[in-house]
Amino acid sequence: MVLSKSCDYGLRAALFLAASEREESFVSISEMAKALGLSFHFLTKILQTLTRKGLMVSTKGPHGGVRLARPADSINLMDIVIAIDGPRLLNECVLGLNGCSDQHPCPLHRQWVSIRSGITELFNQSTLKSVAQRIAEGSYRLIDLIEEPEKKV
Amino acid sequence: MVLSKSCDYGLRAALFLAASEREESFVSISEMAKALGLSFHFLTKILQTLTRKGLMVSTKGPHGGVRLARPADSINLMDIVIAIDGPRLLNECVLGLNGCSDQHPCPLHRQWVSIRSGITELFNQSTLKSVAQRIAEGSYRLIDLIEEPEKKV
DNA sequence: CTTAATTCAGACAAGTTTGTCTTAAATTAG
DNA sequence: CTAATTTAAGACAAACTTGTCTGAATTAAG
Repeated sequence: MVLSKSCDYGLRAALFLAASEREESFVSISEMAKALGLSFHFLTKILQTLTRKGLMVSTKGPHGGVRLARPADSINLMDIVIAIDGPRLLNECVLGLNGCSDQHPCPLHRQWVSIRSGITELFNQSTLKSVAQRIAEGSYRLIDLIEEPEKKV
Repeated sequence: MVLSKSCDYGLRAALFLAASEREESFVSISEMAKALGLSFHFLTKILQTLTRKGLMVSTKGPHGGVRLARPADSINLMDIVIAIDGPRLLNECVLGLNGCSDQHPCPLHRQWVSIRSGITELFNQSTLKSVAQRIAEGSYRLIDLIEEPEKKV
C-alpha cells in the first residue's frame, strides 16, 4: 500500500469536491460519504485533518459542510498526501532501512529513488482540478465497484 | 509503505544469505538476526514462510539453519515479495479502489500502471545474486544506521 | 542414549490503523 | 429563544501488523 486508507479516502473526497462544480458552496460530509461509499464518521475524521491543515474550510449548522480552501487548480495531490500520511513517501527506503540515503544507500537505493521521484512527480503535477476534469468527462470513477473486497480463502 | 515490514525483513535476510558466499551451508537464524539487527523470533516466523513457499530450505539441530533453496541467480526479489506480501503490489489501485482496471479505471489509473510496472520490473529483474554482489562490493548496506527510528514529537 | 542446538508451531502481547459512537459546539431557520 | 442540522472532539472498539515467548520436534555429537 503506497498510501494509507485514510489518505485514499481523503484524496477521493477532495477529488469529489473538485469535480462537484460547486466550489463556492459547502458540501455536507454525509452526502460525500454516501456518494463515495465511505463511513461517515471515518470520513469526518479525515476531513477534519484536512481542515486543520488548511486545505479545506468547514462550517457547521444547516447547509454546512466542507469545501476546498483554495481553487482546485492550486491544490495538488501531494498536498493532500502529505497532510494525511506525512512526508513518509518522499524519503522512505524500499527495504525499510532508516537513514538510507545517497551517502548510505541500500543496494536498491538508486533504482528506488528513480521510481519514487516518478511517484512524487505524479502527485505534484496532478492538481485536483486536472484530475477532477477527467472524472467529469465520465470515463473515470471514484467509487468501489464491489462493496466488500474479496478476502483470501 | 510499499512493502510490509515482514517483507522488508525477508528480503534483507534473503540478500544476506545470497551475499554470505556460503550458498551450500546452512546459516542459523539467530546469526542472521544478530547481523541484521532484527528480532530473532520475528525473523524466524518470516523465514518459516519462505521455507514453506519453497524459497528456502531449513534443517534443525546443531549446524542447522536455513539456506536458499535455489541458486541466488534464479531467485528474484519478486519471488520473495509475493511469498510474503502476496500479489497485492501487482494490481493495487493507487486510490485503493477495488476493481480498478483498464476497463474501469480510476482517474490516475494510466499513470499509476506505468509507475507500478516500473516497480514490478525492478523486483522481477533484480535477482538475489545481482543485488548481493553490490553488497559484497562493500558500498551498500543491509542494516539500519540508527537503532530506534525517530518518532514524531 | 543423552544432551545441546536448532527450527517449527502456535499462543499471546503490543502497537498501529481503521472504523464506530456519543456528546459538545456552532450555525441557521423559524 | 428554540429546534434542527451539521462539524468538532475524543473515547472506544475491531482488525491487522508487528513482536515476544514457550514448548515441541528434529538433528548432530559425544
